[in-house]
Amino acid sequence: MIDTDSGFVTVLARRAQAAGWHLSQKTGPVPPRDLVAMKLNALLVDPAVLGDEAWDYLDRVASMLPDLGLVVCTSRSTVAQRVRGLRLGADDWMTKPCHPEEALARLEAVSRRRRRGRQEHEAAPLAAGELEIRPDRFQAFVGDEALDLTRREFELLYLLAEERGQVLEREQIYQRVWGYAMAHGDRSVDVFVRKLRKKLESLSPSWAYIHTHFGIGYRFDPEPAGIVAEEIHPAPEEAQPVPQSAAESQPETPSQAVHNTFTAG
Amino acid sequence: MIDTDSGFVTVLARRAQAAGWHLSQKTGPVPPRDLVAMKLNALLVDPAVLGDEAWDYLDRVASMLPDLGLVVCTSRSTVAQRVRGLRLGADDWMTKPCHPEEALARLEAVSRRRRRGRQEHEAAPLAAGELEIRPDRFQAFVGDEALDLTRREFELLYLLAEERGQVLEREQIYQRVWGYAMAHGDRSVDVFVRKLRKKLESLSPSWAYIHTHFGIGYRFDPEPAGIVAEEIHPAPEEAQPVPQSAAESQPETPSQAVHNTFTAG
DNA sequence: CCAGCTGTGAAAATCCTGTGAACGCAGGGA
DNA sequence: TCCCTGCGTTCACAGGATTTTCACAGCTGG
Repeated sequence: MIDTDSGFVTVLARRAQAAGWHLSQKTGPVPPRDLVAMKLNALLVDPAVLGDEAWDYLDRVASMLPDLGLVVCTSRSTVAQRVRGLRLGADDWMTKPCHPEEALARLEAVSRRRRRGRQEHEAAPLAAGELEIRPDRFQAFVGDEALDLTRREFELLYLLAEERGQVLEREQIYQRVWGYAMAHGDRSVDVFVRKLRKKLESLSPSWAYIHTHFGIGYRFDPEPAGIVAEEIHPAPEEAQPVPQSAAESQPETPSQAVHNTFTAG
Repeated sequence: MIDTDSGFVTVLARRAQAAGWHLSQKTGPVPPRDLVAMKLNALLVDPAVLGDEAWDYLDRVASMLPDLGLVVCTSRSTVAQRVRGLRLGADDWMTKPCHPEEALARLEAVSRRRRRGRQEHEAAPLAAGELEIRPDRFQAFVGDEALDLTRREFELLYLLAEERGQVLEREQIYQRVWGYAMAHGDRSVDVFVRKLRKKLESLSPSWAYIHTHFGIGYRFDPEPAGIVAEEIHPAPEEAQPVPQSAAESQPETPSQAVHNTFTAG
């Protein structure tokens, strides 16, 4: 909540606490970057506090945190202002004085909507190739061995697996896993895909799971990798002093060739 | 929209149409079952129309269609009523008289959220001739073989196919695919059309898809190519060591002749 | 027959992804 | 409190893939 109207703030805070909410009060604009870290459900803001940059601020918040419930609360406003705010990305616009109970109800409605698209499906284990993805453990298994995924890794894998067969754009992936808009030039998705591939490969080397779509993003689709990793004649110039065990070798298989399977099978 | 206030309804309908919305007007409660079939983005309802069962109706609609944006619009209401409605599942609550522009903005805000969690754009596959264009894969297929399009190629093809039958000017095409104005003398569109034609030809040789309109631009319209590819004397300099089976001939048909079909004046 | 357009092939420029490593931060333990 | 470890983020680089640009040849329309 970003507001300086102490009366309103106090009353609302009391009610919110009574309702079991966690409410954080600010008296000035909070950088969107910090809002991300706060993992809010909704934000109530009085643009009067923001000064000249109110519109700009609303715009930035709405575009950086598309999943945040954004409610504006002004003392007075014109239709044009309200329309502009709502078009900009605000989810609701209230006019003071407003009953705190209604404010809470509107905040609730706004966050409810936010949540709706998401939940419902959690807890559904997914099977893909040799892989079993279990949301109840935040882990993926091959047989009974865990991939030892971190939280982000798991969430990325789960998202991709949920949309199996579909090509997901980086922005979309980032938005849905990280929860806020991807900054231009961010490579996090790529890095995590690499980590996933590495772990997948170590436990399920004969399958290709994550496919790159150049200029777009990634697609999850388990495919027996034998097709590509077939017997290519060993590169002659490569001296291989220690022919390692069959299980761990294939140093010549160009990993790129495996990954860049653009042709959706 | 469920309302009987003809003035409000009329004005709103006009504005909605101007904004390109599809608006359906009802004057009485519509069974939630039917609402499902209508595949609405949002529902605007005046509980006065619903009579005694207003609350019950709102409750049923909200619980049966969790993804529907539900906006209530009353002539007068108490805080308690608004709170109750919002808690019940309504996404917004407006009070008449309200500016139609604001009503639209609120409806828009409500549906916007709904859409966020799901696919940003409609993943409607297009079919054209032997071709199937699938936005979910950013790819086009003939049978089960992919054309192996790059992103730009795909977007160009998709745009043309969306506007099937229409002649699109180069500037227009560039603007919509590249996202910014075309520099004078830029030939990118031509080059990409060539790439598309080449890939289309390789997988679907007996169809002509993209037609040139001299001095204007291009038109997408799948046509069996036999019409134009009539018996032109085989190019003499082309040695044809293996005269292929009768079924598959027309190998030397100058592709250019096929493309420049100025059918539309 | 001319001026202007379009098709073509290839070179040049740009962009994208895989990859390894460094950096910063937070939590746990000593 | 300080150090260690695990994790997520950022960086720079290399190798490719893709896009843009060019020059030229073949059409088009008047």
